[in-house]
Amino acid sequence: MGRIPCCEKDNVKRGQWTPEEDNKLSSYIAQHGTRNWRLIPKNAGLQRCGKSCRLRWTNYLRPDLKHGQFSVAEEQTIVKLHSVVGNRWSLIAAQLPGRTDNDVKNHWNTKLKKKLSGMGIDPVTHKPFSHLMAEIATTLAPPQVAHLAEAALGCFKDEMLHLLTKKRIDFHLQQSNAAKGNTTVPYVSSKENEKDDTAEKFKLNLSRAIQEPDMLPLNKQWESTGATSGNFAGACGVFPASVTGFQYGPSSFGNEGAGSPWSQSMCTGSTCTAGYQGRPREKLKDENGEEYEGGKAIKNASNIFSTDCVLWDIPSDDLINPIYRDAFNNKE
DNA sequence: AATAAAGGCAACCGCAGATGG
DNA sequence: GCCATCTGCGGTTGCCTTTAT
Repeated sequence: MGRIPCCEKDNVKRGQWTPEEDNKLSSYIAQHGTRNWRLIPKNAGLQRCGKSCRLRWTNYLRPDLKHGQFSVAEEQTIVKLHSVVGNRWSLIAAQLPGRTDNDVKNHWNTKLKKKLSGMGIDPVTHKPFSHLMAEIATTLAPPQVAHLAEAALGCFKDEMLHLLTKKRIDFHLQQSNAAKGNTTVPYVSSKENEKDDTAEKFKLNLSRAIQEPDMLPLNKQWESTGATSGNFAGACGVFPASVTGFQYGPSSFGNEGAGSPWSQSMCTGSTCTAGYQGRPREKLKDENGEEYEGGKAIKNASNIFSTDCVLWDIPSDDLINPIYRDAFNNKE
């Protein structure tokens, strides 16, 4: 005995909406509003489920929606808010006028997550991978560390394998070129060298993070480490040394040019996304050991701001929703 | 030019909270 | 308080487009 379906599944059309259907729905809603979604398709002459109509309206037809590319400022806002509230897409979207939760979610899953991974930052915790490695190393007995570190770095590990495999192929090609007497033109481009350099740095930091658990002090605000070996992102030159406290500054978000850490070259989609999709609403713990629940459990927005394991560099004036603003201002 | 792989996005699914009788 | 229904949300899927080989 489940609950009754929201509509007769046999009689409803599914899949892509046609312009004609869009017109019907838009003009009906313009006249009658959006009360009672179940009745809307029937009254509007649509063979659609009410839920489908609601989705179409909220995610596509609403006149106040923006349809273009996300701006750098919007991306920054998404990343910052995600570091605070996690996958609460509706909360994040509420801070971005004209954007829907679906927009934000899709943009995060297809672009931002990869960009962060490419910068050496875990998109779930928003911490540098090396920092996570150090945390793991301090809390576990040595035999466990390697395995858990591997698991924690699932995305990045795959990328490293990719890079290292490519390096090996490049090496063979270079050797074969050399054997043919072609010694003047290096096979590997400067960008490839950059990648290989990155791979080496990551390898070094990975092993150091495991071997030297106190490399990064815990319970301390992240610092921009510049070229400090402990921070992979810093080692890649992502974060400006002048920045006080770890943050996603314009320098890391605004430059999409050649060699930018934002280029998709750093992380392939399948390897990056698999580990994070379908994340259950598990019990999680913050850095103080306080238990909280992932997913929808947080109902009071102010609670979201009560943990120290998040980034606090969001200017409160940037927050459109007064709930956020108040929570932010009362955080002390 | 053809094909495969990856990316991007719209839409669907199912769960949970809100609401009203 | 209970139940039925509506609504909102986050996760997932599937299809179309773009890019790489």
